[in-house]
Amino acid sequence: MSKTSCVGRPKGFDVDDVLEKALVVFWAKGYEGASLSDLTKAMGINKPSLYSTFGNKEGLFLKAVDLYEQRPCGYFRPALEEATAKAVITAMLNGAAQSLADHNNPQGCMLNQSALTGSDDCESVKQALISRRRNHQNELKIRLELAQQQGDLTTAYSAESLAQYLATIIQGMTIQATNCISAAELQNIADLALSHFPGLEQN
Amino acid sequence: MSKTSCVGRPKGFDVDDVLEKALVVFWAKGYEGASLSDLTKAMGINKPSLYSTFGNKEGLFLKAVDLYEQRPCGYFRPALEEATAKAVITAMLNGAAQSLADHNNPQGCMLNQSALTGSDDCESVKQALISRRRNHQNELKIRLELAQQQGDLTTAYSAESLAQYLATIIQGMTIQATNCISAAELQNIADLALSHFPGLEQN
DNA sequence: ATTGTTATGTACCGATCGGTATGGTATATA
DNA sequence: TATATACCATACCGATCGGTACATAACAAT
Repeated sequence: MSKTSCVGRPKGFDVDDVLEKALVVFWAKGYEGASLSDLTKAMGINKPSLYSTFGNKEGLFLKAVDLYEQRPCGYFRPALEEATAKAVITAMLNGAAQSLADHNNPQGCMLNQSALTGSDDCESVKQALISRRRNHQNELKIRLELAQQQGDLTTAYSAESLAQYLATIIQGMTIQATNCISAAELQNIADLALSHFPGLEQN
Repeated sequence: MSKTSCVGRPKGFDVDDVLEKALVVFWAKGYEGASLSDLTKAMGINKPSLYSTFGNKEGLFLKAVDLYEQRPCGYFRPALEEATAKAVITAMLNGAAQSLADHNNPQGCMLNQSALTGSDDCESVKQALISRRRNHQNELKIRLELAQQQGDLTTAYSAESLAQYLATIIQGMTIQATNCISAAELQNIADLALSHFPGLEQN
């Protein structure tokens, strides 16, 4: 639809471009904390353009979350493709530490912090983020199950438990990251977690 | 309780009572997500009563946080007074798991989730919560330093690192708790963390 | 009973919220 | 050039936001 718009006046802005600007605002202020005027100012467009392109505030937010999962949070999927359970978990923890310490981005993790609470109006957004978190955790579980089948991860604990445990640590790191801690501290947490991760303790 | 109010018309409500009602609203919806009408409805009072008693919304919130730290989050301080590092950490993790799984309360932890993001207006509240989290972590650090001096905690890691690591895990649990997971799952995370906690692995 | 003081209920304030109607403007097709 | 189509800017919508003015009601002191 956007690419084949050969009839009528063409858009005066690049859709991907302004979406990235919106992402930064939502990331920093959360879903409800980001107002329409915050968004349009950062995106450099007016409200009617925003609504005709993205539907409404919630639609814009969900598209921004899609983009977030591809870009800044991009350590997740490559980590899943590492060869062994240990390499997967290492890549996850180091990726989270580095990503969260990058001061070119807003602090913390968009999936975890942009709609943890809120008014009744944002219930659907809250649920959408919960669902994304669960999906990530489930993908991790599946990868760890595979590792157990391939013999490079202990079966003393269920893959589900281990995935949930790793997700918990990373989510805890995202809260720590909102406290203005240093990159070194974040990496230290990741190192501690890795060196004591259940099933990988033997080093 | 209202011992000094001997002049003028007496209050038609109990201050501690309505504060507890406000606490629940803030806990569930966050600082900005909780509107004045949400609050007054739950508290059963009108806005002028609220303002004359608590100053403004921020003042009410901060008093609610004070109450939160005494009541639902009350596992923290008793845990600090356990005899050994292992007992302290065990009490922390179990206390968090039980407290977060209690469905009589809103989901999650008020200190972590009620102002993680927000509009520019709530910057001071955000900072206040960051400061409370850091204080808790610091109290824990001091307790672990003592344990190191008393010889019941390894000095292979700094007390600061270990305190930060434990805080991270508990904060991660608070996010997990907003995902409607079961009490058993929460306890399982706590058990895993405890059985693999740096310096306590030997048992 | 009068007076002073404090609390309450109602009605209101300006500002901002998310969202839209409208009218002018720029482009492709014909 | 004529026309249809889509975008842009402005101004506006009802609702709600946090916060307050004001008149009245309930008490203590006198």
